[in-house]
Amino acid sequence: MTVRVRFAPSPTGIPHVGNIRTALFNWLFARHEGGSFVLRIEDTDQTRLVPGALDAIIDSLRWLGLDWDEGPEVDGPYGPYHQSQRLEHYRRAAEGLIAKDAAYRCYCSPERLEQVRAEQARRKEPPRYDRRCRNLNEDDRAQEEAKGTVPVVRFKTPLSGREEFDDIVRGHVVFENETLDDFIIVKSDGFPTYHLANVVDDHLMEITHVLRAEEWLPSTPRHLLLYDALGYAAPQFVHLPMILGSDRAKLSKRHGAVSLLEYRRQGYLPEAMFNFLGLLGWSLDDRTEIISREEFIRYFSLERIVKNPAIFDVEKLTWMNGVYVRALSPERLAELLIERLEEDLPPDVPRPLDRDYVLRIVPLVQERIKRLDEAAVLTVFFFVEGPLEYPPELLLGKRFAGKRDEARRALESATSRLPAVDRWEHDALEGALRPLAEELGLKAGDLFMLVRVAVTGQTATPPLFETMEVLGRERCLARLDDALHRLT
RNA sequence: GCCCCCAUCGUCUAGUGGCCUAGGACGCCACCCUUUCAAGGUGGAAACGGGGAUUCGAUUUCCCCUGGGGGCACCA
Repeated sequence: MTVRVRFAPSPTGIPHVGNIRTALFNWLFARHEGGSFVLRIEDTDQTRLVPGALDAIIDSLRWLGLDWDEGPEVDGPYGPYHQSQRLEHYRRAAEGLIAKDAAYRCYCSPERLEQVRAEQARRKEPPRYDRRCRNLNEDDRAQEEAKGTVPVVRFKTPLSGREEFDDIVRGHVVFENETLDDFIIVKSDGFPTYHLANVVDDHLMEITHVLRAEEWLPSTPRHLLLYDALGYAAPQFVHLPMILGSDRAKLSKRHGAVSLLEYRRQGYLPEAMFNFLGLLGWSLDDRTEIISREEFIRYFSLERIVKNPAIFDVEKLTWMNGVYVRALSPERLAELLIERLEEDLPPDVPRPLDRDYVLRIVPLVQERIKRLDEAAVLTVFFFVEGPLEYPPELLLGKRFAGKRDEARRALESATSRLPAVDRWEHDALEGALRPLAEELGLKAGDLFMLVRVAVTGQTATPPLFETMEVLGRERCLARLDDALHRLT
C-alpha cells in the first residue's frame, strides 16, 4: 500500500510555524516513502473564513518548497480538494448514519445548549450535551419540524465501551465512550463539522496516515466511532507534539511573530526555516544540526518523532539562518540583498541597485548578517551620496572624548596623506594609515576608528580598508573633509 | 470539574538497564585571533521533577505524586 498523507488547513487565518511544521512532517513522510502529499482545504466554517488566508497557506508551503501532489491548483483523482465543494459526500454520509440510527436530528437551540452548559459548570460537571433529542419520537420530531426549527445532526455515541488505538508516536491510547457526548456532525447551515468531513474525506481520498498536531488527540475517539459507523477502515494516527510559545502555551497571535510569512519578511531563508522546523520534534542523531532537504527526505522516519512539545526558539533559528547565509554563493546573496535593500534603503538612494556594486559589498557583509533585514543598517553608507548623518561626538568616541584638537589633528594628517595613495586599494590604504598612526603616537585602532566614523558614519562596519576601497577615493576624501569640518 | 498527552541543561535534543563522572547544538561566560563589528578557535557554567517498586545495577521498566500542555463549540 502506498502512503498517502494530507495537510488539511482551514483558511481561517495565516498559518503559523506549528501548522507548517505539521505540513513539513507530512511532506517529508510522503517524500521519504515515495507516497503522495495531498493538500486539502477545510473550509466548512463559512463564518470564519478569512480573506487571503488561502493565499497565505499556499504561499507558505511554496516558500518552503513543500509541493503537493494533489490539491488546489493541482488536479488529482480524488478531488475536489476544497471541502466546500464536497458537501454532497458529507450529506450522503450523514443521511446514511441517520438511516442506520447511528445519528439523529437535534432541535435544541444554541440558547438551550448554553444554558445546559452553564448549569453543568455550576455543578462542576463536564460540559456535555444532555442528549435530550436522542430519543425523540415521530411526533416530537414532526412538531419541531412544523415549528420550522432547523436541526443539526448529532452522532449517537455509544453509552458504554471504549475506543482504543495505537498511535505511532503515542503508543496505545484508550478513551471511555462514557466520557464522550453526542457531538454534532452536521451544522444547521447544512455544512459538516470537522469531525465528519475529515473522516469522510480521509476515507474517500484513501489517506493512509493522519499526521496532525496533538491537540487532535482527544477527538480521535470520535473519529474512530465515525469510521466504524460508516464502515470505513481507520488510517494510522500520528499525533505530533505541539509547538509552544516561549510561555509554554499554544501558539497564537499573542506570541508576536508566529506566522511563517512574518519570518520570511524578517529575512530568514526558506532553507534555514526548513532545517529548523524539521528539527522541532524530530532528530537524526545526537549531533547533526545542519541537514539538507535531500538528507531530510532520505532519513526522515516516524519512529524518531519525539513525544514532548517543543518551544520555538528564535535565537537558534537566527543562528541557523546565519549558517545558511554564509553558505550562500556571492551571486545568490547579491540577488537576495538587492531585492531586500531596494526595499529597506532610504528613499533617496536611486534604484535599481547596481548588481556589480552590490557584488563587491557582499564579501564584506556575508559573515556579518544573520538575517537579510540586517543588511540595510550595515551598508547604508555604501549607497548614500551626500554627506553622512551622524553626531560629531561619534568621531571622538571614547579615545578622543574631550580631546577634540587631538582628533582633528589626527584626522587632518590622515586626510592629507590619503590623496597621495596612488592605488585606492585596501592594502595600499592600510600601508598609508598604519605607519601614520605610529608617527602620530596613536594606537592604530584609534586612528582607524576615527577614519571609520568619518567615512561610514558608524562605529561598527566591515573592515575599514576594504570598505574604503569599495567606497572609492572620491567619496572617502569628501567624507573625510566633511568630518574635519565637524571638528572645527 | 472531567478526559487525554507529556516530563533529560534556560531552549532544541541524544540516550532505549551497566558504554553516563549523561553527549551534541543554540544561548550565556572567559580566553585566543583582531582596526570596529562579525565570523572562527579553545575552555567553562548549566539537566535526568519527587517518592516508591522491579533489578546485582536504573535517566532508561512499572506505580503514585507533582508539574506542564492539550481537549471538553452549530471552530478547525
